[in-house]
Parts: sequence; structure tokens; C-alpha cells
Amino acid sequence: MMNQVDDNLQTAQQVVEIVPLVMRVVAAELRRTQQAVIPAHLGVLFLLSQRPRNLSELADLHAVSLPTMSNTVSKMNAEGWITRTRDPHDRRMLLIEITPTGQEILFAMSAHIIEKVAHLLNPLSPEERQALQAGMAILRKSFRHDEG
Amino acid sequence: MMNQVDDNLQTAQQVVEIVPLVMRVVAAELRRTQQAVIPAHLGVLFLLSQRPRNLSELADLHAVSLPTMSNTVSKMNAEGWITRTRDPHDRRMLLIEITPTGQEILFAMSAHIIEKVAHLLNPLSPEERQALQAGMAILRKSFRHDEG
DNA sequence: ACCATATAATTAGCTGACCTAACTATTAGG
DNA sequence: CCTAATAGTTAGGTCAGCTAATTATATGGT
Repeated sequence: MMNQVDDNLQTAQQVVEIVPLVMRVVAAELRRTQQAVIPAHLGVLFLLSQRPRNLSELADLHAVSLPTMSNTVSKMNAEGWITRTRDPHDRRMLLIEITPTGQEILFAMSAHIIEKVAHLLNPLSPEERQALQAGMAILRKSFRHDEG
Repeated sequence: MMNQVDDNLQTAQQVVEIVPLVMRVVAAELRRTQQAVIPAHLGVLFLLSQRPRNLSELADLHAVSLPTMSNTVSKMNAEGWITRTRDPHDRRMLLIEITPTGQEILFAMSAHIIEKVAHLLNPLSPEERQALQAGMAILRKSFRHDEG
């Protein structure tokens, strides 16, 4: 019989083993099959599709440093995927919003990646799929700082 | 009622959203708290702890290109974590084996990372933990090319 | 009213993991 | 025995991420 502390460690070990593997396999799969270029910062577009955010908020939610997010946002702005405006109430802050172009990119690229992953998940039974979804939901809860 | 194709896509979407987030959060957590340096290639040590491998096999299992794995293995060899010997039966191939030092590093660093992740997973209930483990097992099955 | 401090974002410079293309070394097969 | 295939390395580059230092704005105490 395993106590709760040991079980927690074992769960953590699994996460540490599996998550990086999934990252690499998906990256490799995209590289292998891709014609269109995948924007690296799709996750940020996704966050912005939910609502406008400021830079610090984006950095926090995306779990990167502020300079990294600043750079990311610059590039996305240059691509026309987002707009950056000063918050009139506090001119230190940026209000970052997704553009219609950004929405389109998000939609198209998400569909592309998701299709690849869905292909890898194809052999799963409905029960396994459901179990996987449940696991992902728990990870989201544990690793995302908000619920939006 | 959702059909199986849509459900598969939705599952994939969740994976695509969550897995990179977990990566970044864990990386950030390690950076924040770390005294000792974490070897980037812990996953490779883990594979070698199971059994010796050749380079192509490692590259495949780790889902990176051959040159990347060649470079990784060189660095780990310089650190004394692994040995590289020519396979006597086919001198083109390398037999790559973990050293006792490598074993120690793997053990110590795994414990460190797993402890951090376990900390993040602490608020979970036993049921959630179990669900998360189930989800991870399914991901392993879908993304790892072997069962060793 | 003013200055010190705190907060928001940017810039500069660097690291490290990853890639493709081109190469060397060895094996295998007609 | 020589051409093909296979295993690994080298060369050269990209890109997301970092820390440290800087700029701009806001706030709070005297």
C-alpha cells in the first residue's frame, strides 16, 4: 500500500518523464510534415484570444520572463497578429489585443497542430481518451495561475 | 453528444495547450530555486539507465536528430556520465553506457526535479493524482516508440 | 510640491538545444 | 572489388529563453 507522499512523488516522476517526451515528439512531427511555418508563440495568441492582457500578465501566464514576452510581443506585432496600446489609466502598461489576422493564424495553426496530435492519439479507445482529458485538466489546474 | 472524431480533436487540443505550459512552469520553478545545475539531458541518462543503447536508438527514443544526440552524448561523455565504445561486431555503431557517476547524477537530479513537481502537485486529492497518473500512462503509450 | 522608491516594459548581450547539409568511416551485396 | 547503404560527426545556423541594466511612469512619505 502506497502512502500519499510516495504516490505524489511517483506521479511527479511520471510527469517529469512524459511531458518533455510529448514536447519533442510533437515538435519532430511538425518538422517532418510541415509546409506552413508554425508560429512559435501560438500559446500567447491563445491567451489573447480569451481577452486582452498586459505584458506582465502574459509573461506570468505563459511562464516566461518579462523580456522574453516583450520580445515575443514585438515579433507578433510586426507580423500583425496583435496590437500594443498604452493603457490610458496607467501609461506604464501595455494593452495587448489579438487582431483579426491573429485570430485567423491562431485558428489555422491550431487546427494544423491539433490534427497532428490527434493523429498520434488516434489509436486510443474512448475510455483512454477520456482518461487523458481528465489528466490534462488536472495538469492545467496545477500549472496555470488562473482559470481563464 | 460528441462523436469520436471531435472528441479526439478536443483531447489533442488540450494536450497542445497544457503540455508546453507544464514544460515552462517546471523550467521556471527549477531556475527559481536551484543551487545545483540541472543537466539538460536527464532524459537521455534515464534511457541509458534502463540499458545501453546506440546513438540512433537514443536519438529516436528521445525524438531528436542524430547530430543533436551526437552532440549531447559528447557533452555527457566529457562530464563522465556515460562511456562511448565501438560495437566490436559493427564498428560503425557506438555502444553508449551510463557510468556510476551518471547513475548518481541521474538519481540526485531526478529527485530534485521530481520534488519540485511534487510540490506543485501537492494540492491534488488522491483521486486527482490517480487520474493524472492514468493520463500520463496514456501519453507514454502514445508517444514513446518502445515500452522499455 | 518633490524626491525616493516601486512598477512596467525595453534593450543588450548571451546560452543552449535544436536543426539541415555535408562529411567520414564502416559494412554489405551484386 | 566496388557501389550502396548505414552510423556517426562536423560545420554553420536559428530561435526561444535567460540576466542585467535602462527608460518611463506612478505612488507615497515628508
